Amino acid sequence: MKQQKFNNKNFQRRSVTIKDLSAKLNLSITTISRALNNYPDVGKATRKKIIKTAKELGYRPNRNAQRLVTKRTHNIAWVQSDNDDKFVDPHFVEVMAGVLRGARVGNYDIILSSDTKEQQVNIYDGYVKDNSVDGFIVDLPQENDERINYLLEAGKPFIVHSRNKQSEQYSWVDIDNVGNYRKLTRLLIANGHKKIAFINGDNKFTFAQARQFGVEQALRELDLPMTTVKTYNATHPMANAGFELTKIALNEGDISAILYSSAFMAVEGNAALMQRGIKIGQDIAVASMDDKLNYLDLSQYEGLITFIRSSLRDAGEQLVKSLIEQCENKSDPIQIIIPSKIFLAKNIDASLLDASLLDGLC
Amino acid sequence: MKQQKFNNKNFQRRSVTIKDLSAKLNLSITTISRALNNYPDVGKATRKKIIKTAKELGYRPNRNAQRLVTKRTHNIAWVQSDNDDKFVDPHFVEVMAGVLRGARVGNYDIILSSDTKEQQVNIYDGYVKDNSVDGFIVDLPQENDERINYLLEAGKPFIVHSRNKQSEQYSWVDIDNVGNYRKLTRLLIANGHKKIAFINGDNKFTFAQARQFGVEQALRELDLPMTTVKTYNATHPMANAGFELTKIALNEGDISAILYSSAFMAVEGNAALMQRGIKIGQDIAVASMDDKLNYLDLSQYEGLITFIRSSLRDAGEQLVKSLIEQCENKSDPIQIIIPSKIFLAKNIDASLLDASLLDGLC
DNA sequence: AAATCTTACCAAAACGTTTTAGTTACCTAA
DNA sequence: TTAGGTAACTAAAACGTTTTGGTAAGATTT
Repeated sequence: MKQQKFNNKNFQRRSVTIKDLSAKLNLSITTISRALNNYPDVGKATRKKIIKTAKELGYRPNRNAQRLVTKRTHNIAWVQSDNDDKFVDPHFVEVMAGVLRGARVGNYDIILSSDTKEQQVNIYDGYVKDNSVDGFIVDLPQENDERINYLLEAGKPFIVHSRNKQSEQYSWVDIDNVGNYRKLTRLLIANGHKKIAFINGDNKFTFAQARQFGVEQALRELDLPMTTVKTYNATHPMANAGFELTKIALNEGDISAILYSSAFMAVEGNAALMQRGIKIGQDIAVASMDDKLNYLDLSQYEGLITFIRSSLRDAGEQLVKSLIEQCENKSDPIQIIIPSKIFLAKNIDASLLDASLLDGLC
Repeated sequence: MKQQKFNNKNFQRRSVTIKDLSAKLNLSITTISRALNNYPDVGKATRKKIIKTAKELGYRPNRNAQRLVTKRTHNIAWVQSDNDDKFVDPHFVEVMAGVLRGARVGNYDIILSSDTKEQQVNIYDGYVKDNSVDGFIVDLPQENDERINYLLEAGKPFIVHSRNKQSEQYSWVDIDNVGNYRKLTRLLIANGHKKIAFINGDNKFTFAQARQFGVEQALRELDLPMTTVKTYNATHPMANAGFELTKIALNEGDISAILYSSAFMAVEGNAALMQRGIKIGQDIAVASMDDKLNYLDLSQYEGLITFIRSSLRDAGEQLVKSLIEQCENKSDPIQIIIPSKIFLAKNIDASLLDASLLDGLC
């Protein structure tokens, strides 16, 4: 064999192929392939020898050749919206961290891309038609979500983080938004609050709708008027929504408690409260859902805000795991609720707490 | 043509192939391919007809077949560390947003994955050997970075966000860390500060080393003792480093200014300052580099902290653009400095400011 | 001894493209 | 009229796998 001389700049080393192995071992390509893919019709010693030299030569099957013939890519697409700032939402990164871990474990790759307003479904359609991926992860669904509609119609495996009304038709991983906000509402009411502001997310997203529903359910159960809780929805391009909406809420009524939809909004809201000299845990009760997020320092709110937490990383990991399961075994839709845990604010008098409310739900 | 009935669950629609076009148009596969790839030896009318029916049938060339024969994947890999919390660093997401936009424009896909401590280079080697990608993006290099060493050795195109001592050998996109921290240091000193604390990042990363060097360079230029600035390095597993290091700095000396390495650390540090009743812009001067980051609300520091900002999204976009250029044209290494802009704190007396310092650098 | 089974291997087709090396028909120049 | 050129097309090979449908030889059963 002739030694080849490379100048570092432009050389591309030719990969070792199955033919190289075949030549070196004097075995057919078939046998090599079947040995490496654990077929039973390969002699024990032969298989051993093949695996050994494959490792020695650094053989890695060409994924594109494999994909071409097997029609399986071991790729999962995640298309993220580039329209607004959803993308740089720290919740997204937490989920993504879980997704990548799940993908590594399951030996899949994640193809991450961003869309534009003009071409959303086009990107999905492209991936389907050009055989780039086996399945999709869809985040932050809306009611009548065109991505979901497309994927159902196309018959491609996909899984949704969160869910909408069509949820029985597809796989999803979600939290119990309804239950958690029902619970937080009942908790605040059990503590004697009669006027509550609910600073919610953008109502176009189903998670915000579900939370709203949970709040209303609590009121219905307690036979309280819907006006007990007034909801303020962030509309998406609104920066610093927690701050702005808290200001509005404070102007509009004599509330004694605020329910937030995220820790970020709660922290932003605190700035509005401080401007009025209102102190959380002293002058007002605050509750929210949110995972513990890196780089959002909540130490100063420790024990002052009631939180229901749920691991976004776990959600991410479950998303891929279930999607892979679905891709490989063509299983029925898999639907998972990630458990949540409540962390009570210490400033809430325990005697006011209806403990029975806390059972079974979180 | 027979209508096919699908039950929504398990069907996978067969993709339209070039053969289908060939059959429908009574033209050879070759002609179809050459028409769609803009070869000149196709009749004008023929090409038009081909493009039309390709669109009608929704034909998308099978990427895996293309990749197999062309040996080009149009894929770029970004391997992110899953060891610590680098991953959920909001700076990362900003860069990623830019990367995805650049990839979309350049018609490339980003394969995002995470590694473990045990297998770093293995993942890169895998992608190289199994023909998954055309090139790599490497983030947060260290001195003598094994990923960089591997990729140089393997002769695969890659680009580094930030750079190390081998920087003339490869492509990178970076900011002028040395210049910016030299400038901030001179600015503080021009304002009469004689004892400065520098709360820097983890010194294993070259960006932190460069910033340290910039600070020292300023001191050398001004013939000041190195002890004028005392540096405190975050070591990575240290949570809330800005807070902890600020506390230590305050204990150790009578500083009148603090230089931070990120806005996050500055915000964390403010908690330590507040505990002592020290007010930024009144009792102490504070300066830092950082992009404006979503979900980090700096409104309360408006005008109180001097910032040098540089767009991380632009950096991300440049990373892919340059990498694609390199992949497609086998060009020499491309090296780009993203410009920075200074935002002076108003509490710094303009008369103390040596304006000549600001020229040319930012 | 013949028939059957089992073990260990393999040739060739297939996946869907791109690319090489043509061919054919028509046009132009001498 | 013929040689050369050009425009428009194409057959076949190649990329590197997996999979189908074998075969040959030895072991086992009848």
